[in-house]
Amino acid sequence: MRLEYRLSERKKAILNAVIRDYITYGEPLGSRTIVQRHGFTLSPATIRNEMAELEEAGLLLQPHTSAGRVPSDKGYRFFVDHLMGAYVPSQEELIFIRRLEQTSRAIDAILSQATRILAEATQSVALAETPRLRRNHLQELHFQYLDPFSLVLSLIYRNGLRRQSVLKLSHSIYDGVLDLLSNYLNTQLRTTNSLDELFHRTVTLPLEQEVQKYRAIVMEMVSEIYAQAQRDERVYLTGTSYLLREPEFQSMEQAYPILSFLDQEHFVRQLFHSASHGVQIEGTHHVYCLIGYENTHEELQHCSLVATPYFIEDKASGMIGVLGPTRMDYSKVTAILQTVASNISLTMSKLF
Amino acid sequence: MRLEYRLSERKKAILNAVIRDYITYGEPLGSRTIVQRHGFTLSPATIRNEMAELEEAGLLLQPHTSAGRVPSDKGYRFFVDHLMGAYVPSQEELIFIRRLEQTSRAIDAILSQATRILAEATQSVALAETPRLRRNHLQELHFQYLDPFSLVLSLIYRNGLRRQSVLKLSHSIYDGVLDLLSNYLNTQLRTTNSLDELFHRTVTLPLEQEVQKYRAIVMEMVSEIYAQAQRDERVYLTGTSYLLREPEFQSMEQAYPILSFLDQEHFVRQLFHSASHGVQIEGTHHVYCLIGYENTHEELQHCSLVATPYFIEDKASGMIGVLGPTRMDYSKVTAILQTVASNISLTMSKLF
DNA sequence: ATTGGCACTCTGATTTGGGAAGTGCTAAAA
DNA sequence: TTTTAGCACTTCCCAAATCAGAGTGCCAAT
Repeated sequence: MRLEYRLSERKKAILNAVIRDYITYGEPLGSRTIVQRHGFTLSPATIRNEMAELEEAGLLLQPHTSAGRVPSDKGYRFFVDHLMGAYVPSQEELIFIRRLEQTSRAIDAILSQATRILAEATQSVALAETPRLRRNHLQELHFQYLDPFSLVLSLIYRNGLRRQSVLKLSHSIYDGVLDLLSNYLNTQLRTTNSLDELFHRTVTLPLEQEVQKYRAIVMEMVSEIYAQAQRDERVYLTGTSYLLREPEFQSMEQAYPILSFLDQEHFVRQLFHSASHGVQIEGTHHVYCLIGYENTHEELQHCSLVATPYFIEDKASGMIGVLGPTRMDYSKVTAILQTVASNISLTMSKLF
Repeated sequence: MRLEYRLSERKKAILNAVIRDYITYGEPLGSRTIVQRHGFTLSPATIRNEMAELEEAGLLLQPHTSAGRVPSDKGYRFFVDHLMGAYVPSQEELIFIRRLEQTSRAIDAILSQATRILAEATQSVALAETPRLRRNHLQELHFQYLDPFSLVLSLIYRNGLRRQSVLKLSHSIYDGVLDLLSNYLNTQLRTTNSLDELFHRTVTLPLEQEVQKYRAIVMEMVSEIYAQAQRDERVYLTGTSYLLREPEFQSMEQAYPILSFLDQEHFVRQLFHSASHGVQIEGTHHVYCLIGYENTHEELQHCSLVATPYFIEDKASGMIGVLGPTRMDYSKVTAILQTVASNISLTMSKLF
């Protein structure tokens, strides 16, 4: 996906100028404006020639014959890969983001607050997923007898994440059997990476001899654990209205498909999945970027996504990201996203 | 809020015709069209005279001098109170709604699924709040010792609702003390209705003699219980994109304020609160309706809300509703909402 | 290699001139 | 007294016409 072009320094400077101005003003850029605003010691005619070549290379576009130039998706890609520098968040922004640490101390509350902060700081749509309870590396299952029909279940993950909950069963279970089953499941875990695998293996493969007679109970336990995890995997999304302020989404034909897409949680999940196949932004710690046509979902052809995982005890646990028009301020968004994500990681790691 | 007018049967018939047609077609109605479509044995001129009077009464509006008539908010109100009959959902609709019962068995999953069904069935925005854990009538707190720093907490509500969770404390606590504090809190509950009251009382009033020395622990327990409840009170909202299909929200000036409003969870909460102060729709079991200007939030001046509580063991526990343009099909929405709500009540009551 | 000059293109805002739809009013009819 | 036909009038909406502005591409001169 990454683009390699041999561009003269001058072409780079011009491309850079066009993209920066377009991001700022949202209007096609003409040769004269470029010269004036960036103090090139060249005439507009020269710029025009250069821009014509940049267009031939597919980095710029002309909305129509007599309009100025606009960056193409490839142009943005080149910009993100080679031209944009690192943005340094202002003191105010840092203070604003840091409000996260002071607030609530539950994973859900942190993510909910984080998306809110992220959306406001970037004036874009912010999205986050809770830790992938079914996919993350699970280390241990721990059960504690409560009454014949209920257990206290503790899930202990490699990244230190722990979930405790009460597990209700329709079969009664005795303390001795519980130990047996607990041992069995934890043995299974040694060759299994995640709840997902444990669940599918239990459902599809025959059980070992020793627990054969408790088949129904094992099934119910695993299914119930899996269902609980699934329920607790949520998506947080906020800031859709910021999208509607952008000039490119003023008409409903443009805005509708996107809002409709975002209204469907499973699409948003897929989005996070595809994000990790995006191109990593240079100089960042796992910040990924998908620009316009790089999005597999057609509805998002005019959007870009910047996303990054947050870490619990240095293990990637879930993702958080920003969705905006392709004409977004990539540099700023990247920096703010990174800051927010590392704040999440920090705050969450403190929980354990 | 309810309107009492002395209207001749003929005026009612005309008003009825105008509103029904406007709901269906979304365009101002002229006298000629009314006569044709509804087979009145009157000339357009007569209809015109009648409509002029209905306009004087504030029930109809004219967008401009030579346009047809459109219902005013008062017109809709009169329609909802006196004219619209009960809608009987079709077999397909009932089957569609009934899918709710088959799916998951956790409160959150039920509400999430219910909003989805409701939004699709009404082609409008659907919203739901989880049971009001802080406000509902709390009957008993039950603690079970787990380890020095954690307890299993059971909240038992009057409506049969039970929440179990693990409560982590920073103070260690011993079994004996736990009994004492548990007794104390449950005694408090006898003169207290809700978690909300319990929390505020604990924070503001001095503690009784007996538990004075455990002040810090009591504080932490109550705060943590309260915080957990707060976190578990969620709002589900889906179907915003349907709103954007309505002709009245084609332009961003119209749509933006509403979407921006809905993006803020606390506003949606307020919305539910104001809903219960709306007018109850005749012939329904607690279905409330707010039309256009009756909404206290300015952003919703062109929207109507129909909302109803769902019941767990016959106790109202939270609300679910539909938001649409004032030009919504009130009769249909009311019927479907009612069906969905009673399905929720049924499904939830089965959980306990 | 760069630039000034110029003809050309396309957009977007504004104006103009009909229909079309629908009203209110008046006077006649029932 | 109520209803209706007739007619003048209002307003919107659409399409066509016009025009200024912005920007281009290309050519010939520097």
